[in-house]
Amino acid sequence: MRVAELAQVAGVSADTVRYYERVGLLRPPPRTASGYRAYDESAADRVRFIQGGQRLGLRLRDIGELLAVRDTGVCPCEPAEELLTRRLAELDAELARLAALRAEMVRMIDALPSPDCPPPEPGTWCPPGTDAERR
Amino acid sequence: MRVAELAQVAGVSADTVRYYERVGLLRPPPRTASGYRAYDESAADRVRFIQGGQRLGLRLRDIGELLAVRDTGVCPCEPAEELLTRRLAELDAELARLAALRAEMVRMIDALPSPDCPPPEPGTWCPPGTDAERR
DNA sequence: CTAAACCTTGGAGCACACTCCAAAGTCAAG
DNA sequence: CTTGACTTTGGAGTGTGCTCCAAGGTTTAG
Repeated sequence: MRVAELAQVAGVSADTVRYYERVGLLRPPPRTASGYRAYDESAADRVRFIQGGQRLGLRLRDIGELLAVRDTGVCPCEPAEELLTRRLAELDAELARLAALRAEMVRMIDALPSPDCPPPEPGTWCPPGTDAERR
Repeated sequence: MRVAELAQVAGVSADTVRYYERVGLLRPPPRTASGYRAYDESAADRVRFIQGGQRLGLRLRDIGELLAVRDTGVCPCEPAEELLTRRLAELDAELARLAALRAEMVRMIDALPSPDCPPPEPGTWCPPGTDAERR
């Protein structure tokens, strides 16, 4: 498998594959006589592992750590569990933040009279949250 | 008001104030004889407007457009309403995405045996969503 | 008068995950 | 043998919103 083929089966670009190698997520594959990268199936698996981690919102750095553990022959379940638990907490915080924001936004949109709102009085205005009580 | 003072009352850094000027969110203020920026109260209001927009997740570019409208003396309510409505849709999409992700993550964490999980079999593994059915 | 604390500028750097480039080499089809 | 599609490399650029820097000028307190 050459780089474009790996990229294709894994659903990323060839540039991305090379990028992953640069940052240490993929180990340098063997090369053909002419210097082309020659991947085997495990590389595709590895890229899919990376994609899976990304879908969960893990950063490449974290995924790299999981891969490093896996490369020692040990199951990365334990660090993965910790990462995922931490990420879940982040996710919950983010969900709460967005939900609060959404509520505020709905209030603001409702409060927007649209016709004949007052000319720019300095100090108070449409966007700021502190303005929601205008109207 | 000099730059640090404006920064202080508005809750940002002096660098940030200068940055806003650079990117066109704050108009260049008058200068003292020695070249120091001299702000009046309206600048603080403007920075607060920016902060308000940011809290809602608007990008500086969007906030700049609102400010540009406001600078013409017209109320930016109408463009604001459009922006906010669009942003609300984004927010809803993001909320849905995160909620789905959260559910998947909980399933994955539950499925993690932690003790004695199998050694790295290539092809299937902890992180990928496609692995949730392992075990 | 001096020292500290401010101010000025243009430009670089950060985080993140790519994405694109030019210049050169390689490979397969026709 | 030529053409076109691939490959290689290091390095630069993208977007977002800052943040920090050096080298110099200004202001203020003691």
